[in-house]
Amino acid sequence: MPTTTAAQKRAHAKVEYDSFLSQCPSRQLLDRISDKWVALILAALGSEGPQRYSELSRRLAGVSQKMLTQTLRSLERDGLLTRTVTPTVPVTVTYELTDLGLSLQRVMWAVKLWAEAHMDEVLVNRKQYDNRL
Amino acid sequence: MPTTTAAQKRAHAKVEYDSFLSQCPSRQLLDRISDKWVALILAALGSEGPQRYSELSRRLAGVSQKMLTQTLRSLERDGLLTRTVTPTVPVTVTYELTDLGLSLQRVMWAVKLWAEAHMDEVLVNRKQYDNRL
DNA sequence: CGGGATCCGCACGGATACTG
DNA sequence: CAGTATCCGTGCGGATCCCG
Repeated sequence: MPTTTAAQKRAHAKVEYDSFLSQCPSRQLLDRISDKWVALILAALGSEGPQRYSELSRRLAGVSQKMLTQTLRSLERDGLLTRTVTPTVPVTVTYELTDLGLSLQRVMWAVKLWAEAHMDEVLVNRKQYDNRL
Repeated sequence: MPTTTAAQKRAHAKVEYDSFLSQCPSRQLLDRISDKWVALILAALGSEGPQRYSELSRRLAGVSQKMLTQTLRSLERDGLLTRTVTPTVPVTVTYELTDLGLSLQRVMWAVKLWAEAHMDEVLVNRKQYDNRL
């Protein structure tokens, strides 16, 4: 970076205007679960138990391996899942939810249930809104 | 690569590898709540009742008016909140959660509680993970 | 006051190639 | 098999100006 410009200003602005919100735990948690693959990984591991890398990549069809690896790493870092390497040949890697990860998965499950119960209602609302333009 | 490029290939790929997941209601709902301002607006309107545009923009300090307006519009479109214009001078606009919006807010509240209960545990896990590099 | 319209940077995520 | 490294397009979101 040659000339220190926008990044600094934003970083500076953030601490002044966002001070009380950035301290809020719900804010930090949002950044975690708002990643669209997080909820999917949680759901996959929560409903089907421990799984290997290749199983997950097949289950979450459409995810690039970059995103899958990146998301798994951050979840491991947060202690929501464990990564176990078995030195077979070729190597076998298994991912499994921790107790902490399981507790979050249960909360997210309620959100999933809400979606299944109300999503069609939302869809109807959208059509109505779009038609009265 | 001048002719027929990436957008097409991706659009094509999407329908074949993502077919069953895109049908899943939880997937569509994710796109809604994964917007970081959605949860904040829900929380603000849920805990403090109906509020004006300027009140919301102050409460969610740091949000640009573009994002605030855009998010409010999409929530109104989905029937999660109502937008009421009172022809005073200058004009007064009030936003209020619908019953549907309230029901989602209650589910999101559980997520917020989880965050407040476990976020420090997550923070400890992160430090441990970072230290053993 | 409560927006709409426009311009634009950059960071997020996809695609590809290579490795132990 | 389970990644790492790299390049690169684009779309999200911030900044700015203007309007009823």
